Amino acid sequence: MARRLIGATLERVIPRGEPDAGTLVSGRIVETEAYLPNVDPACHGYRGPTKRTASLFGRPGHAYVYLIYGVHLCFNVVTESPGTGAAVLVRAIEPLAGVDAMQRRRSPHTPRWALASGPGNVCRALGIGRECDGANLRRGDLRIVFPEVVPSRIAVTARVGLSAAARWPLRFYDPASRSVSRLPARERGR
DNA sequence: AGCAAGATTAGC
DNA sequence: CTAATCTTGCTA
Repeated sequence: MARRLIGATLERVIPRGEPDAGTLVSGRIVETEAYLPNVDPACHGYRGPTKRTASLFGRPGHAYVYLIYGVHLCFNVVTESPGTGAAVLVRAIEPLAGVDAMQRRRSPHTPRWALASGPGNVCRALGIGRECDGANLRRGDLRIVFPEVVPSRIAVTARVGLSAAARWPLRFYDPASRSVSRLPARERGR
């Protein structure tokens, strides 16, 4: 699933009451990480459900949004059947629609390609908040649309920032996209 | 009850 | 390199 999400579009229609209400903000997913069921010590579901991970153990195709480091939000797509607890983290998207609205949620000086580079930035740029936790991603304000054409090449590396299962090759990205976070210097700027 | 670490990021 | 500061799990 993490692999299949590369090239898909993540889109949100900003709801009433928020800045830029009614605006479509969207981007092409260029970086994901898989968190596996049952066997993955880095997965939030590894030690069973908690209050925070309720939606992770809910229905596949729904959102799991949580706060990390007490500061940033991370957006995930639940991948397994209810009660299992596994997901894909969306780490970066390349802005498509609503660039001005994204710009306003970041800073006016953030370069376009960097608006949603990094998992915390994805949530900030699209205005994804904790109220999105558990949202159905097939219908509603927040959606994922799969592409007709899949990317020709997808790079696979270890996941970012882990101590447990640190070397498992579960991070996927489009090496042609500048919006990927933490690209090795070797691959940057092509 | 107290504490350390964590799927991060912007700013010294 | 550090602060910011929420949630969880481990130790006492």
